Amino acid sequence: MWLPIRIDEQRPEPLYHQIEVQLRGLILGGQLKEGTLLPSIRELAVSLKCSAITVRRVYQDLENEGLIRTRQGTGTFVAGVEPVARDEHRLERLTEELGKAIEIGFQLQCSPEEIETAFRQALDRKSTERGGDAL
Amino acid sequence: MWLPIRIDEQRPEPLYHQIEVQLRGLILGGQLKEGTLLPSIRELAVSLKCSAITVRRVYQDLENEGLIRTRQGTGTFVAGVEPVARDEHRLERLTEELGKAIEIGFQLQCSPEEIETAFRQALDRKSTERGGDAL
Amino acid sequence: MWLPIRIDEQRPEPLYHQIEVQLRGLILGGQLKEGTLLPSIRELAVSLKCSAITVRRVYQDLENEGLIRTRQGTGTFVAGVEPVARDEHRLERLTEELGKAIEIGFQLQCSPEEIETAFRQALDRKSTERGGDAL
Amino acid sequence: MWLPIRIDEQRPEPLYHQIEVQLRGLILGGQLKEGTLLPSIRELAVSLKCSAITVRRVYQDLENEGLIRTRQGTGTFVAGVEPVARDEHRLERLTEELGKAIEIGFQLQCSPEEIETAFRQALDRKSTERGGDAL
DNA sequence: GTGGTCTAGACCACC
DNA sequence: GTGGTCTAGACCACG
Repeated sequence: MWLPIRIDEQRPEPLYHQIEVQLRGLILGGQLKEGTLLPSIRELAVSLKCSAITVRRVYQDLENEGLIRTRQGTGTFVAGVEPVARDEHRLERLTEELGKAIEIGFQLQCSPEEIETAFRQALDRKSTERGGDAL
Repeated sequence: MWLPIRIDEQRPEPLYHQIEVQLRGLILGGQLKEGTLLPSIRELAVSLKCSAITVRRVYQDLENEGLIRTRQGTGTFVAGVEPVARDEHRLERLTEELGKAIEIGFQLQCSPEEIETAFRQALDRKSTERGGDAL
Repeated sequence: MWLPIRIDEQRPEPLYHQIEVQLRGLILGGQLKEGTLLPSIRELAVSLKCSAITVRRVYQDLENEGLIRTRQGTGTFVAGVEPVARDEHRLERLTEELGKAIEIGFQLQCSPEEIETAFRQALDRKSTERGGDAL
Repeated sequence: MWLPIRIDEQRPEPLYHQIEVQLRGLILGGQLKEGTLLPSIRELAVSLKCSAITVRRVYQDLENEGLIRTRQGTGTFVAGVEPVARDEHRLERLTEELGKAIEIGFQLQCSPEEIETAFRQALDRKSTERGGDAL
């Protein structure tokens, strides 16, 4: 079992957070279907070259969110996600993040037009970056 | 001397960071002109109900960025910001923040169209919120 | 982990500055190679007999300069310094310091010849002092 | 009575220190002869656009050094300086400053040759700068 | 264990 | 009055 998760040491972001975001994306995005057996904590820790305690935290957080389930002695599985709940979760989260960025723009005295221009620029840039990724 | 800065205890974000963002916004946004005498460290600390050391850190960070200048025994002043540099700085910063939000969207498997929809929603919401602010 | 840093209580110079200068010297001088794990804040504070906050400030300043990198929960590491940048930095810094001293000389109405004589004297003195150091 | 003293607001150096260095230079350099009446504290404060308390400190420090003398109700005068003491003072001070700079060079792992090169460069640069000054 | 933030209060240097 | 440094100790987040 292997997961397409990458850690970027350069970012100031905590390790556990980077992993959570990516694993959550894989589940909410549908790449990992309900019932899929995830790698063990130790396994994933080794493959990500990080501490087991960090992976443990990731699994625990996602279990609290109801995205995965742990069964004693068996392993950790992807839980079922209702498609509707999935879409809600995604859009809510996204709108929240965009809202933060927009607020910063307003604080810098940007007009809504400037913000929209910047948005188009950022979206284009990220789209091409993403297109170039090896998936 | 009084500054329109508000602290939100609820946010997990560090105190000093909240203050920095807002004060930086006031300077880069042009509300505080070059040469303006800022409130003393102790004064601002009292009005924000936080420690003088926290305010000191804010002033020091902004001085390192070249936005303000301090002289012992005299006080802290707004440094000159070249209008061009200001505009560059603003758009650069804004695009960066929007980029972060967009990246999170992609990680959640959102399509560019969904992201754009969310952006319009967030922009509308923040615009009306802002319209209601007392300026 | 131990660092050859000494604090001179007598000097009017701030503690944090003395430590910064010496640690910066160790990194730019090449004694501390890229990736080296520095002593923890608390550890260094004990060994220098100063407050942890003072050491923290040193580490933070050097991180702002890009000389070291810190990760929460992990520790503080020496960042990569490009050899060319290092040499440039060194000579630039040195010339700057010598310039300050020379300017003081001129203000005291010393002739260039007198300054040169004083320089030879100072260089000889420091060279022999240095030769006597335990390295 | 007017003195060729300039204050540079940009420098982090304390005001009183900038003034002291320049006034001391004028006396030790012989531009101000023994017995010369200096401007009053208030006069000098106005012409330098600084606080009278700052000028007071300058006069007091220089009086402690024996370079000037104050006579109640009469004013402040330049004291006599023995030519030998003058030369000693100057060279001692200069050698000390150069020593500091050299020490920094050694800490950066510069060889004596590199230090000498940097010295020549700095001396040339400062000499030409000085040549261009309006005196 | 590590670093990151924050406090309250001291003492100093400067104007 | 101002800013600048330093301490001792608390609490949190991370690995």
